[in-house]
Parts: sequence; C-alpha cells; structure tokens
Amino acid sequence: MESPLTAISNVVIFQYIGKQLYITLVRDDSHKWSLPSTRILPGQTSFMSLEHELRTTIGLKASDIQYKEQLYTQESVRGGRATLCVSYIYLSRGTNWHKGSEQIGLFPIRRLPKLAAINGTTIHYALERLHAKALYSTVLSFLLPKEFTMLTLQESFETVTGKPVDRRNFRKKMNDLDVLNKQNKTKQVHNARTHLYSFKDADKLLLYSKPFLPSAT
Amino acid sequence: MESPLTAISNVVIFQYIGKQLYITLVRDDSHKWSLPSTRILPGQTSFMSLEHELRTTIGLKASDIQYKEQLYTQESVRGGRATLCVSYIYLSRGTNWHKGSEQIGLFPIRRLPKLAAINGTTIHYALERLHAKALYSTVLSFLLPKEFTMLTLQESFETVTGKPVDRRNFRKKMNDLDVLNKQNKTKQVHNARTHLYSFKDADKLLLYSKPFLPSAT
DNA sequence: CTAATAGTGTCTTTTAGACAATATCGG
DNA sequence: CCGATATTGTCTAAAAGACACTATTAG
Repeated sequence: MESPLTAISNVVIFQYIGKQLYITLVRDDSHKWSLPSTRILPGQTSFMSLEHELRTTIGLKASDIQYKEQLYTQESVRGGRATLCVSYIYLSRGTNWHKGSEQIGLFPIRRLPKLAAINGTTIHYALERLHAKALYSTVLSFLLPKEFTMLTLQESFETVTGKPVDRRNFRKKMNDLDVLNKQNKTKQVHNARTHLYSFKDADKLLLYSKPFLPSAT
Repeated sequence: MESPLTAISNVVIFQYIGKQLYITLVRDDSHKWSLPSTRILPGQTSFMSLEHELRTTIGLKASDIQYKEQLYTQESVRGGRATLCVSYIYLSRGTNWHKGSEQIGLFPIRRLPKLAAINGTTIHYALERLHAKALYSTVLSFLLPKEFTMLTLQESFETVTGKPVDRRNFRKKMNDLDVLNKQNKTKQVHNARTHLYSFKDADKLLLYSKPFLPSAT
C-alpha cells in the first residue's frame, strides 16, 4: 500500500535591492500569493522538482541564484492525510528574471501581501536563518553585486541583521576579518569618490571563527 | 497517480556516559547496525511515526528524552525510485531504557560499528550540530544528570566540543553566564568534597548572546 | 604525613566600543 | 565657497587568556 503522503517543496528567494530585502512570490489560480512551490515529482528529489518548477514557471536560470540551502521540513495532518513540505532558501543578486509575468511578484519583506499562515512561518524562519548567518559568515556576498562600496556592504548588513552599526568599527572589523579585496577602481557617488570592494572568495560561504557583533552608534 | 516516494524517518539519540558520547543503534534482520528508523506511516507525520517506532521497538518512554530537534532531510534517487528521510536529534540523560535486548546497542561515538554510508553522514552532521550548540547554549543540560559537579560539566563540554579548556576560566565564564544554581549539597569525590550545580532553567534551551569559546590550557 | 583532588585570584593581552575631524568633489 | 559624502585614528572599557598556589580529606 502506498502511503497517502503529499510531498511538496517550496523556496524563499531573497534579493537585496535599494536597502531592502525582497522575496519572490507567485500567484496561483485563486489569485492568492504564496511561495513558489511544487509537488515532488515521481522519481525525483524535492530539490530536482523545485529546480524544474522554477525553470519552467518563472524562468529562473542557474546563474540567477548564488546560494542555496535547505531550510527545514514541516509536516501537517489534515483529515487523515499527511503533507510534508521541504523548504529551501535561495539567495540572488538583484537580477530581473522575475519580470515579464503578472503571476510573479517581488515584495519587500516588510510589506508582504496576505499569505497562508504556513508560508508566513517559513518566511519568518528563513529570515531568522539569514540574520544569524550574516553575523558569522560572508553570506552577504550572495546578495550584493560582485563589486560594492563599504557603505553598501554595511547597509546590507544593517538591513539583514536589523541593527545599525558604527561606520568606523564596521570598516575596521571587515578589514580584520580579511575577507574583502579592495579594488583599484573607484565609483562616483554623489559628489565624492568611493572605493569598490569584492569578496575574496566569491561564491563560497566562509564562516568566521567568531561572530561579528558590531555595536551601534 | 501516487508518487512512488519512500518516506522514512530516523534519529540520532545521544547520551553522555563516563566522559564519552554514545549513540543508540539497532540491528535489523540482516544483522547490520543502523540508526533507529521507520517508514512514515499513512496519515502521520515523520515525528509521530518515529515516536511510535521508538516506543514499540526499543521501549523508549517520553521521560527518557530531554530534548528533540529536527536535523535535516536527505533524499536520494535509485532506479527511478525516490527516498526521503527526515532525521532528528534526541538528547537523553544516561538512563538504561536501552538494555534488555540484543537488537539495541549503545556505541561510543569514536567506535561505531560499520554503518551504511548514509547513516554515517547523518551522525557526522548531528555531531557538528551538537558541537555548535554546546558553544552558545545550555544544551549540555540535556545530557547531564540534574545535578553535577563543575568538573563534570567541564568534561562534558570538552567531550562535545573536542577541546580542553582551563578549569579556572571555565568556572568563571559559567558563573558570568548566570545559568547555574549552586546547590547546598556536596558530593564526595575521591578524597575531596565538591559542590553540586544544576541548570537554573532545566529542560529549556537557553541561548547565549555570545558564543562561549574558552581557551585551552 | 602523604597523595589526590577541589577550589580560588591576578595580571596581561586582546577585542569591543565610543567618539569627531579632515579630504574630496560637483556645483 | 559650499554642501554632501567618504575616509580615517585614538582612547577607554570589557573580555579573553595565561598562569600557580592553598585547602581538604582519606588512607
């Protein structure tokens, strides 16, 4: 006898645009927004099924995603039928793969549309995870463009962790951590010239031996 | 059409006995040792199925386990058939529920019998998780008896994290963290008398704001 | 008295944290 | 010259880290 188990998979896709975190939602036939999800296809893993769904439904290319991680598995039972959902976190640089369809929406994390409670829980948990990782790893590398100013890095840190930090201490700490390359280029920002930085080992998640907890000012 | 998905669940049950970490393994009909596991039963969650399996197969009572946590979900595809396994970590004080059956074995983590590779991966990951949690939480509370000496606490810390620490600095740090109660009792150990401690909020996992990384000596 | 273990305090080094002035450039 | 932004350094406070002796008790 086959187990009457409904197995699905979904994903929280984060992007960082204009000092805000965004996630991608899709609208189903009932005009409700929800996380991109799919049934787990026969003979496939949740991950394979999800990749297929994202490719065909919202046109996501492999190069659009910089980082993937399993979040957790949640289950429920309703009317004798069990549902299992494997959730993932994806991090993307601000690309525009999401455009071109009314079924796909990019929402700032602070102003999400009404969602099923189960999706709200998943997003909340995904945010927690991202927040924690920002403190002890180079995870921001996957949300920022390859080259960025120190201030942009700091702003993304503040957005993800939710706390403001002192400019000088942040810069000092990042230098001590030795994870950045200072580019020879500069960028014109308003009326000043600012240096550009990149992560030394882009596309790899480096863990710090101690968490980075800069203080506010 | 039902998805031909095999969904199972397994668990790494840790115990701390005599300065060593142990895990519980069971032996199946083919006389191979493996983590306790079960198929996910129809209309049930992986967790419910697992609890039932542990209760009926190895006589585990609710009071034997102090802490439970989902570890991760791993999947594989073989010959067109997909398998999904939701893994858990359980922490138990050194009880003796595991005795009385040849099918159940308690193995020190350093001397495990030959296991399926997939189980080895799960155990490795579980150890990593436990190790990390020991640094920033009161997780050791769930492996130790309710009352313990400072030295026992330190030894369990060293076992789980894999690094020796200085007695005086460890004691100072634990006092600063303010998570222990000093009992009025003492215990006779060899030729000296030693104080007993307990965790203030036993049965709750408290997270430290900063990780606890004492240095060796 | 001796052997074994528990228990404790201080100094040094490192890291975190607070804080303000100067340089550059476009207009 | 002015306004906006980028950049830089020092001092202080707190925490981590290294380190050695005394007290107790069973035998």
